[in-house]
Amino acid sequence: MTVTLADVAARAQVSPATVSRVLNGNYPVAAKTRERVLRAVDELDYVLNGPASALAAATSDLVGILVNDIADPFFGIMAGAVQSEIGGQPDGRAGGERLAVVCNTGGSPEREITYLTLLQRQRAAAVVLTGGAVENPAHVEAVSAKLRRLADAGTRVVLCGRPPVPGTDAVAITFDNRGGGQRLTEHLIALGHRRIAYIAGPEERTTTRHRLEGHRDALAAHGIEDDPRLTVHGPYDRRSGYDATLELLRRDRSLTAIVAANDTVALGACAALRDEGLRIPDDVSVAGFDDLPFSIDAVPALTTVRLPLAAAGARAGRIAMGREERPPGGIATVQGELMVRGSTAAPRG
Amino acid sequence: MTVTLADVAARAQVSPATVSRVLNGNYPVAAKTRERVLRAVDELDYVLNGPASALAAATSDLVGILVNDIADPFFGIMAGAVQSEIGGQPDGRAGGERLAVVCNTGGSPEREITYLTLLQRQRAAAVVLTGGAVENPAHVEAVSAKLRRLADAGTRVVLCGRPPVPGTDAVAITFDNRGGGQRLTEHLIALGHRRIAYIAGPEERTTTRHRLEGHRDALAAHGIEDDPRLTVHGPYDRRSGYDATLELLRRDRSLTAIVAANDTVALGACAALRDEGLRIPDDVSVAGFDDLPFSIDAVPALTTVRLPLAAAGARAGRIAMGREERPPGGIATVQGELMVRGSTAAPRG
DNA sequence: AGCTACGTAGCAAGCGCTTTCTATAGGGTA
DNA sequence: TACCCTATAGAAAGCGCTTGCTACGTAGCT
Repeated sequence: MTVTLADVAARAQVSPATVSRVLNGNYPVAAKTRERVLRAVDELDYVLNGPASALAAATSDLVGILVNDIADPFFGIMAGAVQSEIGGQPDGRAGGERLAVVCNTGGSPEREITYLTLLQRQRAAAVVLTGGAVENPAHVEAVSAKLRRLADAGTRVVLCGRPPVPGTDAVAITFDNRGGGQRLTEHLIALGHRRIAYIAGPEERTTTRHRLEGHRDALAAHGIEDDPRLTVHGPYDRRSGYDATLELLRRDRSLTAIVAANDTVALGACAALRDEGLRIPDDVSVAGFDDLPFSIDAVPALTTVRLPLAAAGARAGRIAMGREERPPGGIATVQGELMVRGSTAAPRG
Repeated sequence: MTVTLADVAARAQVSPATVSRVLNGNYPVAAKTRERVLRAVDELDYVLNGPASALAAATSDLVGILVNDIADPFFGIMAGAVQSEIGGQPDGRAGGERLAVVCNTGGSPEREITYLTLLQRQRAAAVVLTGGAVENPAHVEAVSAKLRRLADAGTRVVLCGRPPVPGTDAVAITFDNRGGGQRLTEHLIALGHRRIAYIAGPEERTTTRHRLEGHRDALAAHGIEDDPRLTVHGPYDRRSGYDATLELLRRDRSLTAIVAANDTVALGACAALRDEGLRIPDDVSVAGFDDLPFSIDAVPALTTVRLPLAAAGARAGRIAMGREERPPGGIATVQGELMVRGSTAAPRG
């Protein structure tokens, strides 16, 4: 029923081996023969059987990308960049299209492990893990073990925007969340703010912790007491920013600035402030993190830390394809750039 | 080196056939035996070889999702929804995890075909195509042929937010872009606007055309002349909205409203208007389409047409998994809901 | 002319799994 | 007790492809 290599071979009057070689483009085949084969392929509308190739050759052209939430541009941008780099041969030759398998973990450790197993089952050529990691020791160990097995099986593993995993030699491209957080808060301090609230991400995650630590570093460096009542944790979404802001305002109406875990949360914070009749930045300054595309369109435009998501994703993709060398020590830290815009200003005298 | 079914069989003192049956959970296996096998699997840390299974069973657990741009939440939301529905068995039993292969076409017809071929090669269990289609006849025919082949090979094909493809019986869940566009413009007309500019999407695409037709229908229905100088085409991005707005203003400073092809474009339009010193909605009203999450956070909040992206994606996913019946006629049209917000108001008397 | 060597093509052995068909052991029934 | 049926396990034949090795012809060389 379905056309197989053998059918093509018969039609082209060659052996299956030859057809395979024409299709894979390694091994010399005489021009005439190749042409005959290609014509047969065309006439029969033949499409290689991927699983069969993968089995025989013990390789696959699937690349896994783990993300927390595919609907979030933060991950979408990285995933898109990874994907744009995984085509083509490792050595730069054309052909060898690879397919990106995007896995939505929703931030769940269990699903992360499940997906890694599924990718292992598919004998994925490479796996890119994006987003922060959960800091639960049991989970860290589970991930570490999985990544080790994947690497053993020949799958290249790259971490993008994620700290290195101990016990593995997976390449890690990490964002300097701590430094970014620090610069952001320092910017606010320089403007004269002293009562700075912080809406953090979910607890037990590296990204959350690093950004928050940066914030606290800045406060400490300037001798500002870190009032625990001015920090609230929540998920990385708009709603969280909205609710947290209301809560913060309830706790201390005298705050003059709010730093949010990311831009999405910051947008929620802005909405809450407006609903409370507070002006930005006149009454309260707001800052985000990531510099997602929409951040510049907020009114006023959001002060934030720009993360080179596309560049990092592209690099991760290239490393995953063996098209770029692993950075020294297997870890590359990428800096964020402070983008000062209209949402932050000096507090009212 | 890598553990195989045979290794597990040896360790559990059973035949490979039995191990396979335990793992696949069809066919009766005595509880004791099953347990022994499962223990061996665990001890050896065995993971099934996906390609081998796929080859032997002539099925795969890959589901393809074609999107224009994975970094765009419009597609991210749909892809995420599809993905959330493809797990589990067709009949509802647990297990049978499926992997989502997300393919970024970038709106290019060639890449669309390339990806469909790649998915055909993988013998994907199902394919979901999202986003509008290019209206070039040659391409339509090429897609139609591909989809037919896929269907022949047993791949279920579902279109999500995309018109039916002639010559195939792929299920289509389409958005009523025309009706949405019409209601939007009617809303502006009802507010008293007469000089309404339109920033359309790229030409030759169904979505673009349908939305624009809705707009024109509304104008015509109210006897308003459709001034061709008030329509500009461009890609579905912010930049396009910005540039187009500047161009429209240059052509006719007296316009009182701008309808954008989608929310992202609308945001760009807003930015351009602000830069030109025009107030929204006092000087110019602005409306978008899609109601992406950020639209409500625009200032003023964006009037737009809400598309149930997540619901549509989920439904597409279920149909692709055979977990929901195909709608009558194989086509389901989903309505958009007009969301009137602050960015539109009556023109200045 | 005789030999080497290279350029091509074919043979055949798997890759690791699924599944049909067959075999065997109990248990139930007459 | 003899027989049949059911429940469960195994044997073995592929699934469609890749690739190491072998075979062959011809061109280049002495």
